[in-house]
Amino acid sequence: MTKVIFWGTPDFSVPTLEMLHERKDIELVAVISNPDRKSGRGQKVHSPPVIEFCKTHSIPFFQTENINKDLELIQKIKSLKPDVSIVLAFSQFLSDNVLNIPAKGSFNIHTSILPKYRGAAPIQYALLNGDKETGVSIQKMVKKMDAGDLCHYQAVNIGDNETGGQLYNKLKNQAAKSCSVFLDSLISEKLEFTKQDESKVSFAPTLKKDDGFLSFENQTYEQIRNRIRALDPWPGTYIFLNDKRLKVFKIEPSAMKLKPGEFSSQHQTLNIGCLDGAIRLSSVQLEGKKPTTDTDLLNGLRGKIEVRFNHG
RNA sequence: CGCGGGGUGGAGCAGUCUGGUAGCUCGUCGGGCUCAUAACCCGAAGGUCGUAGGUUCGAAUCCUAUCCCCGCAA
Repeated sequence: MTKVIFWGTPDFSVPTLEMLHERKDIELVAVISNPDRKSGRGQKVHSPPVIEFCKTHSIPFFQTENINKDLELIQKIKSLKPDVSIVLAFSQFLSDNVLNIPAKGSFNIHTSILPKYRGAAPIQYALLNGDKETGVSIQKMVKKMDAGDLCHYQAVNIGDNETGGQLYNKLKNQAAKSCSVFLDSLISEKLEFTKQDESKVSFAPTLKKDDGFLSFENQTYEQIRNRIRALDPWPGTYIFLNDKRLKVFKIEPSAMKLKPGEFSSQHQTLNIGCLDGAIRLSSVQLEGKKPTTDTDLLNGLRGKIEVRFNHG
């Protein structure tokens, strides 16, 4: 039996946790996650999805605001004498003295082909850049973020119209599969490590809400299309219309001739010029309303239309 | 008690403050036009105004309760 500690928080971590739970040669000695937090409409307190899974499957778990300062929990982990830590979307950095507790080391599952896209949003960055493939990497963690030696990777194809949400789900399941293959190698002592090529490092920093604010005058159709699908469903892309937030879900090429940044609502459609043509915002959602087509939206607005391409 | 918007013919909305039997832009169906053509003209069908109760001669509109949808935030 290999004693494993699993670190994770969101739903993304759950399939991998489930895989660990089901493997008979693995003993999940503890799962560690973030504390319960208020979230959602109504601000009710919710447990992280990983914790929900632990509760329904009677898996021992701990929640902490900051593992590096939680000396009590660190002692507890040490007493469990784990063989391996597996970290997937935990959202806290681990200091050396936490990383070094497990006898065989701490490993992180990262959703890009490292050294490309180190950081918090590798899935979205692959789409933002129009990449045709990405993947899952597993690295032996070091103090420097996502810079450890690689011991497993699996490429994953990216569809031309794939959204951030779709790729997220695909990689969520692939992470569990890859982790299982990785564990086979680890348990049979066949792991091989490769150093990352530091000359090829790139970063995928955490996305902010503002990253979803669309600009048109300095972007090509393809760049805008990639941004919309990359940030779908989170954080989502938007412009302002009548001083309200207008989410943009789908675009298509517009036959109208517009200068970059120029707006037109003729022919019952929303059209904006970009660097290499014009874009129709065909599927949108006004703040407080349901998603609709641009035509339906304009029908209801009764001609009162004012767009804003900058933050007020 | 986190903040806020909304539920009206198939769609998106107006009307609600200042009660008096329902309107706009589309869509659908029928007809017309045929160099106004990403169109135009004429006509038609289609609504228990989220639900329940109350006030009133009369409620989409006022009062009470309740269900549902959505944006922010986290």
